[in-house]
Amino acid sequence: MAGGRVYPNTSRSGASNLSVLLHNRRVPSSAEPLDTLILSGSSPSAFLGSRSIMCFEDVQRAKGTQSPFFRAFDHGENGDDEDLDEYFHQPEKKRRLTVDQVQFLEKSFEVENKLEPERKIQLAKDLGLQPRQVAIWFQNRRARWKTKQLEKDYAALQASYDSLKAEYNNLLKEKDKLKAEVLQLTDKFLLKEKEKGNSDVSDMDSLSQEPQEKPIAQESAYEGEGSKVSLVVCKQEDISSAKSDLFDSDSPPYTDGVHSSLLEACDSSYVFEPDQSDLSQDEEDILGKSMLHHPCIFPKVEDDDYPDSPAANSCNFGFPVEDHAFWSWAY
DNA sequence: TTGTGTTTTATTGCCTCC
DNA sequence: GGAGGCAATAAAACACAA
Repeated sequence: MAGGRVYPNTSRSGASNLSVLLHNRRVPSSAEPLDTLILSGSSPSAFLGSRSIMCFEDVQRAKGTQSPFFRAFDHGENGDDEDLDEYFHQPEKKRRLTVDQVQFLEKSFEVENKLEPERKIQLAKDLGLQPRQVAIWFQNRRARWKTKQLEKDYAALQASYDSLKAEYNNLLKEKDKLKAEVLQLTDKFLLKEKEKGNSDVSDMDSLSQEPQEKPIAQESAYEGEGSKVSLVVCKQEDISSAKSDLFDSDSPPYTDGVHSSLLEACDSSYVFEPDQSDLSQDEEDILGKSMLHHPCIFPKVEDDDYPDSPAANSCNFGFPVEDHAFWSWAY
């Protein structure tokens, strides 16, 4: 026995044996309200109608008053004193509490799920149970409550997860939509550039010797089908002006929800978080570092000779770096 | 009636607190 | 070190389908 704890039920008193006896003498449960049972001082007739155990005093009183139950038991039904002895010497059995007792305990549990010694004694007295039984009931009840609580918490977490997942999926869809749109615009831009290039060939020949004006973009070349579009690197101030040109016009080109995201992304106070789930660990590392140093959504590229440097690629909205051509086009 | 799954009551061993 | 709480578990009681 752990900690030298004494378990009353393991060495029963005579009163407990009587309890067993009464429990085993089963009769249909009484439907009397619990208040009647308790307020009447746990009258013998009340608990005799149950499967519950009884206080020793109750039993004594019951015997003394020769209640119908004891009269039957002593002289009738099962016959003689041998039967009585048999009952007294039966091994301990579990007894279920009556509905009323359980209801009372439940109400008490609702008030306070912990049991102070005084309350335990009082409850035991009221219900005609042993204090330990009351303690055990509360212990088991707490365990059940905990299990239920865990189930509730789990359900809440599940719901929360489902909702987040749905939101995530929506964001993914929106991302794809935006990506497709960027690609479309890029194609448009490249076509335009190509047409422009063809018509300018003759002009270029004639002007080839003249110094060019400061280019909008250092490099903007279309190398034909299937080839990679070279990165267009813009200086930040150029892009900023492009932004204002593009979005500050009287009639904004994009007013729908999709493009408003772009507008939001252009707000310097808005830090766009790319979908890192699509990135490899290396990419994440690079991204993480660059985002740390360049929280701005635009790459702070000072050296145009290193377009593929982490800094140059850091703020690509999670899109391929080619997509930056869009900004050049927009400008 | 019986087999089986679930619920309830009770025990055990360990742990914490005073 | 004793009292009490908790987790794990046993076992009786109960519910219910076949």
